[in-house]
Amino acid sequence: MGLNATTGTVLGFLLSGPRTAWDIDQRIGGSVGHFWNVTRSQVYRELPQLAADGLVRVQSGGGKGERRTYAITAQGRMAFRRWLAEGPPAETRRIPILLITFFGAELEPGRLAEILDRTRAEVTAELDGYEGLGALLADRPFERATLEFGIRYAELVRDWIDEVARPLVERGTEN
Amino acid sequence: MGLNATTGTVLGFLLSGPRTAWDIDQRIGGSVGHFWNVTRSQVYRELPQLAADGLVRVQSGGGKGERRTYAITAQGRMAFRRWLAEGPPAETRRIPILLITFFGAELEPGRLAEILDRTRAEVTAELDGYEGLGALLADRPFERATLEFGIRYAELVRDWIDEVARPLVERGTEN
DNA sequence: GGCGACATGTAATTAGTTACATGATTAT
DNA sequence: ATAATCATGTAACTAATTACATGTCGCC
Repeated sequence: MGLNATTGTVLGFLLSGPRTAWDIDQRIGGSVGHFWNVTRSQVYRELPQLAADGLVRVQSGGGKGERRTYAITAQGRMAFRRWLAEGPPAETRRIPILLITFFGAELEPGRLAEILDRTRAEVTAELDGYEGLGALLADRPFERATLEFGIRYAELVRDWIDEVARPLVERGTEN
Repeated sequence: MGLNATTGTVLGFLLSGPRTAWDIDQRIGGSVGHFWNVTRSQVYRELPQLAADGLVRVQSGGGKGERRTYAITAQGRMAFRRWLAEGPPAETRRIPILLITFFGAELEPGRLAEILDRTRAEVTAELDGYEGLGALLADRPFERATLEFGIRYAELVRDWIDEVARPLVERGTEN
């Protein structure tokens, strides 16, 4: 009955009080979602499953088509802690821009330049989004630490594009 | 008939000549595998599918339980280029150590320290593995660029642990 | 001629995504 | 009251992982 990371995350968002699937999804999107992708469907689907396993219980709204609020159970709390203490699962990396770059020689330089520029724009937008967020997390040091990682990562991508990838393609584009 | 990134990658490794599934898997493991996780099973499974679609053909070993060599077709080459030019798919990030850190307040500090130290060890080992690899890729600038990213990323994780995450937990462990 | 490592392939299972079908609420 | 938005939930599908069943080859 070991949890996986996605299930563990959902459970973790019930620690601070009963919530609906929608609410959990929103909160994930604004926080861990930046580094642990979870879809809305997963949240909606895991919750009844967790209920069946007794880790969560429906606090209100059992009826058909009705808004359901879930609360974590004592057993759920234990399962969460057990999962967390296990340590991180093996990381599976999937960084699309590197895949494209890897095959860069097969692509017209102009197109690769466009793709890199687009990624750069996305990543600087992400950086802007993080702006000022650190202050809000002053009293949540662990969450703040993950934000710090996010900032450093976005900067890494930006700088790698500027210093490594883009210069590689400069020759062929000279626009 | 659009390819996905995993299929595109498999096809990309046939550009340089006919290969077996095993061979493709090995090559992926030593290169793009560092930033685009692909399992052996996927490679074995995609290949017959690609053959059915005419993007690849069995060059030798059609028989049951026999070693099959695949070659890319002209159509396959086109499909690959089309896929590559599309640009990167949406990125889905999954960084386990951040998930654990995010919930760090729920974990005994000593345990979190262990987990961070372990991750640090993994990432420095990764860094060691990259050592000297750059020289081998002198004539493959695009692959070299992805290696450079890998190095910077590993350094980022190491430094983030040293400068941000570990200090956060220092108080509680003082071992 | 048997043991271990290397290699091959498929099947079963689990996880994740996309598409769909409604419901409730709020502003006009 | 009605359109627009927000919210809910499920179903169908696709992708990815894990487990299994064999096979081949080199060597001792």
